[in-house]
Amino acid sequence: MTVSANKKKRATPLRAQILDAALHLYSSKGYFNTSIHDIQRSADVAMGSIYNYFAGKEAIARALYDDLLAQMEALVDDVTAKNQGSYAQGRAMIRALFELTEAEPDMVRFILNARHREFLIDEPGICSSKPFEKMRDIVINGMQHGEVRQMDSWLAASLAFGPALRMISLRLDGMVPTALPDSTDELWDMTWAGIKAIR
Amino acid sequence: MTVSANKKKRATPLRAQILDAALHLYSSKGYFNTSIHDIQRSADVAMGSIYNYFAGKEAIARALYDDLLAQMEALVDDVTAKNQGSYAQGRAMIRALFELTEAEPDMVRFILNARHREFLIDEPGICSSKPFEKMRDIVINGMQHGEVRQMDSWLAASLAFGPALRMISLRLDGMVPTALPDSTDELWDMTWAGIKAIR
DNA sequence: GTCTATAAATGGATAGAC
DNA sequence: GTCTATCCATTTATAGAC
Repeated sequence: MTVSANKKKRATPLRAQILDAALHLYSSKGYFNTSIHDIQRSADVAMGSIYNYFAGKEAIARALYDDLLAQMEALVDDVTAKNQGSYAQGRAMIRALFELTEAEPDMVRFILNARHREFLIDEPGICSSKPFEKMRDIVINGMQHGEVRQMDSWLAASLAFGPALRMISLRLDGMVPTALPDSTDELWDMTWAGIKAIR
Repeated sequence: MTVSANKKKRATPLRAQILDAALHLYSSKGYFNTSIHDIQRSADVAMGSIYNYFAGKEAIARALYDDLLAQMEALVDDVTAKNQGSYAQGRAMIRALFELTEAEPDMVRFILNARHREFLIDEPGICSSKPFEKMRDIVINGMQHGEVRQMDSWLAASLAFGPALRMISLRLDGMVPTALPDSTDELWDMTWAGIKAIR
């Protein structure tokens, strides 16, 4: 057990410090209203350290984007593994997103509510990202198994997750005063009533 | 009929020219990636003219915002006047929004898909704007008349319009290849199945 | 690796001629 | 009212000491 074995553990607290500060600032004021100097001050590090860990302002945003999207994908994978069928998976997915919104509003704001294409050059758009594809797959599977009515997959995904995503947006904007997770079942049952296969 | 009677008609073509160019640039590249110089070039007017009609870059965005929101409000009023009941009004509303998305994508992008609070200082957020309130009223009225199931009004609005708004977003991002209006009835019938009162 | 001080560039806004 | 040329502040990024 050498000293270098600890390298990964302590690694770079500064890097995480910078990312934390950047996420909070980007989420609250927006990417363009946040100067690299704001991040520097908020993270309580020096200018030089920022450029030691990141190529620049955009690179910080990209690192956040990749990191948070990976976390989100892990969440989707967890939900689909632990639940069977579209109905259960969809509900669990929405509950997880609602809980994440309450626990980590900055993260959800950055992932769901930001216009990444404005600051991450040639980013294909978040809807074609892995976690979003996998959410769509939940509904597509439901169609293949006869659980969900046959329709265009984009339409199906919009019907299934549009209401929940809208609630998250409204909650983050301060319009909805109550915690989201409480309304999961009510929302999902009504959503499901619209898309379930008629038999 | 004096010459000054024509003042309103001709008025200021430059002003409209500037607004048009700004809307297109703001919608395609985003507000912050658009310099006042970009607008000047694109509108083919001089710097001085811009500052003759507007106080600055933000004022242009605010003028657009107010103008487009008023148009949108007129649209909502028209739909509610010409249709009776939540079911018909909701469907007509969504069809109108879908048609608007195809006809004026820049407008819809600017109104629905931009984060105004990042560049319009102390703007209360678009969800508390008149047209959005009136859309919510459509559903609230439905609840009062027993057409729509009783629930929180934000939840009801999200269930009613969340799927449609999501489809618009996906369409504007180039994910949905087909024109939206075609899927109006299919979308609305499934949406309605979820929120209609059980009797 | 971390810091401060500074360079280089961008872009919003203005001055003043016509 | 419209134009060009210019100013000035902000901000990204770097140089070089420690």
